[in-house]
Amino acid sequence: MQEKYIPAEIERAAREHWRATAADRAVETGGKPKYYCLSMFPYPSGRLHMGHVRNYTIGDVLARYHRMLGENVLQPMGWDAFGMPAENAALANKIPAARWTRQNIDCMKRQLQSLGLSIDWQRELATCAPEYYRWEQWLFTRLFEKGLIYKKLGTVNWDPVDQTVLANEQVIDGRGWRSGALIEKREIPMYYMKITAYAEELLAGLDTLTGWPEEVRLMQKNWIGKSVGVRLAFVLADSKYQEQKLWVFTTRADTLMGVTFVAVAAEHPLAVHAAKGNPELAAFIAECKKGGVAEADFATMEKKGAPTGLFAQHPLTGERIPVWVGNYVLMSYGEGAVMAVPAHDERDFAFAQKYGLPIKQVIGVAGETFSLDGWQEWYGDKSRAVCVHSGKYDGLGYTEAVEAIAADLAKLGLGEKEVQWRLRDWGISRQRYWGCPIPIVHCEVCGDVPVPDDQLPVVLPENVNITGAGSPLAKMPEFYETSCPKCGRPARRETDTLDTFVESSWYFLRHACPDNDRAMLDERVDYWCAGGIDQYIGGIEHAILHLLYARFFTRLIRDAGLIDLSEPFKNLLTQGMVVAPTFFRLDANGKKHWLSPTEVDVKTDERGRPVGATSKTDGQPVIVGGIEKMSKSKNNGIDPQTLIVRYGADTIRLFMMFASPPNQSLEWSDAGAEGAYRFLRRVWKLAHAHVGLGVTVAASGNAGLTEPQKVLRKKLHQTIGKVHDDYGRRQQFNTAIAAVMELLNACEKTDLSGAAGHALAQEVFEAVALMLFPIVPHIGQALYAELKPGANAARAAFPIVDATALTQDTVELMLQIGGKLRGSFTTPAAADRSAIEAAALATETARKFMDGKPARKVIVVPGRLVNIVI
RNA sequence: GCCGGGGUGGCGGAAUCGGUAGACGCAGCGGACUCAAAAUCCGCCGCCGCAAGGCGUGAGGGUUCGAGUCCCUCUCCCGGCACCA
Repeated sequence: MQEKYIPAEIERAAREHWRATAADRAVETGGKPKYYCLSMFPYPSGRLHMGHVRNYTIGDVLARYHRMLGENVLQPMGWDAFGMPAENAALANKIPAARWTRQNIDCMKRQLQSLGLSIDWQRELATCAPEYYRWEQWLFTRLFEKGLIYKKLGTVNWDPVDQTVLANEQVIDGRGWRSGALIEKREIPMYYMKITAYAEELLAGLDTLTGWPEEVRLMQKNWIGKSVGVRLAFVLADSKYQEQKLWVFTTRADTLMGVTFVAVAAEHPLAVHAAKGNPELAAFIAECKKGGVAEADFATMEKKGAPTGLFAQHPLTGERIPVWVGNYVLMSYGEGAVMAVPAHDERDFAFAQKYGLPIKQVIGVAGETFSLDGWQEWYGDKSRAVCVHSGKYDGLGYTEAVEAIAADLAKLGLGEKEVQWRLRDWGISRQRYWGCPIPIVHCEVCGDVPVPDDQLPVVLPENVNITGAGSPLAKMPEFYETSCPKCGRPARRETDTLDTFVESSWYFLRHACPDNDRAMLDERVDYWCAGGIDQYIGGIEHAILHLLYARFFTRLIRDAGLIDLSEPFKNLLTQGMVVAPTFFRLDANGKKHWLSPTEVDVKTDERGRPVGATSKTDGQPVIVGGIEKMSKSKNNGIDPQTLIVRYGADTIRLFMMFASPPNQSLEWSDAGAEGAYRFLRRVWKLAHAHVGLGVTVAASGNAGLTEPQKVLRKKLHQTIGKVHDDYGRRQQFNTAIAAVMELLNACEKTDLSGAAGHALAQEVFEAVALMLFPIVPHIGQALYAELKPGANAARAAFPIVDATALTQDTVELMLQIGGKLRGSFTTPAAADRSAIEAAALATETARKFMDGKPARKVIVVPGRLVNIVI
């Protein structure tokens, strides 16, 4: 055995061994339970970043651990290859999006392979390949024919200078990122997927996802947002609109008697109509069109409104109620109109005070007095409220009032109870080039005609001219000029592409059969995806959109008859971000210039506290910024490749798994990586010393061991149990590593001379190599082969706990007096409560602190502590 | 603004079911080895205090024999908000 740990050599050898033995190939074989372990596939943005390394290492640890449990593991990898950055790169560097993407894939694939991930590369897929997206187009045409995809107007960000649609990300402070022009809203026809048809099922399904983090289920539940309320109508009073009804939805029908105005969205037909011949209103509506479509901006902007000059009748009292346009009313939620009850809704309260609209109290809480001086929490509290100033409804609580008012509205034909969803249908059209073409042909006679199967795929041309203004496909007659599949007349091909979320909504199924050119999915999907993907791993930022769309698509594909599965992901692990400190300098204009953490020396005081930083280049001070997500813009990314070259893949994998649990954010630290490297060198050194004495057969019991050796063997089997639990149930790897470190510390302090001791050392080292193998597979492979010549860690079983090693004669209990820790004492492990209590009272510590006073109460927690209350 | 999560030594974190706060590691300090350095090894290391002891898990309050953990109020930070992926 080499004395020195040389990662470059052992990593190359280990990977060559795995390649030669096809260790990572997944085959559909019976007899073993299957384990499909999937990490969210990357967007090929250029090079691997630390977030990728973390994600794929977590996945690999789980995949390798489950293989050691005897499961049939599939771990595939693919590329989420359509998206905006390729278009931006094409524009900036004059390189075709396709070529840029493929180069990035080649580079990142090599980097992934250098990490030693046990991926079955034969199942690789890229979403930009026609072999992949043809099946997406095929499914699109089925869904279109079923009516699950339909066309309607949608609102987008419009850049009036570049004459193009912008993504929310491309709108910065209300302006286009390239042109700097003020962005406005524009309505264009788009295709939508009817996700709302599955709202009830997507909500109910969350209850079955017991392998998901509770917060993700809760976020999805709130996103879907089921609310039961009342849909009701205000009849327009104006003669021009005679008998026309203005519908609203409310969850607070109990406050209906307090309505003092109704507000509609700027895009509401009534607002648009009323603006004709009303220049002030038209100007206000035009103002509402300014700015982008992002919901966060919408929710934080100043609430403004304008009267339409129209009035409507209160459905129960017949009172004249003014109709306003409000910039805070969403056209896409509910009816695009809301009833306003200023006394009992905080937003309406502020709005009414701003515009001098009446405020009418209709619910009250015992002991509280209503005043117009300012909003109070209880005004909107439906749990304690009863109706007041509400005529026949006075005295009713929330539920009774809603029931009574809904019943009265129903009698008048002016309302009914209704379920409302926050979830909206999914707009999937994008006016972009680098995406999956929408397989529709527009015929003047036949309308929107789906492309027939035998004409699929509609291939995306790769030789295009990207200008940044408008969609390139719409300028390519050779792409859009076609004939109608139905009638044969000249027709125009759809030039929009699909939202890239569509590709990522079903790739996990296709990994089971990426090579099938005759069908979207086949029986291999039934095998690998039975009961769902066993483990899915990815960033918490995908908690809602990607995971909800994937759940939706799985049901669409199920209902198309292709699979028998509703929930795609049985277990979900959401990983935190990788963060690093930031450093910058201000130039004369106050602009920040970011320095990479690698270009900076951090100065500390004599106790190691950071006190400042200087540049390595010029020695001058730099400003220390916050700790933020690694990004290009803050120049605080650390390139994993440099570290792999310096320390080897195992060190990076170990550091990433050790620095924090998977679901928390992880701060990069050079010193931490150095520490991980030191640990691996130490493991190697200790194993080398043991092998130097000659390998033997590992101990299998306590026979012949000294007392300290028995203690070590107990520690070994406790550690095996702990590591099992951490890899399996807890999925928390930092504590598993810490446990192995503790074991090695104990091992070094124990005298292992003698034949029995040497056999125990053999048992410890074999177990350590296997326990670490999922995290640091290269060194694990090498060590195990040295310890057990001819053995292969990649095919080995995970160590099992020997219960006989765990028995103990005595236990140490903590002694508390009045809840404060005062000492400890030892009792036989078999002692009962009264014996423990007596032993506790007999201790010197107890006598000293009780000072002759009697014990009022003694609390005994066996195995833990005794608390004497005086 | 709305939804979700988080705050523990100088730092990353541990404490899994309400029961020893700070495991494990990093940084730092002291020592051994060395001509010297690196590497390695040994020891110390929450704060205040000579000590006894006291204090201590973002802030304030509560429940409990006992709270980092449960409840209430507040605060700061992070993720998402439907066209970034």
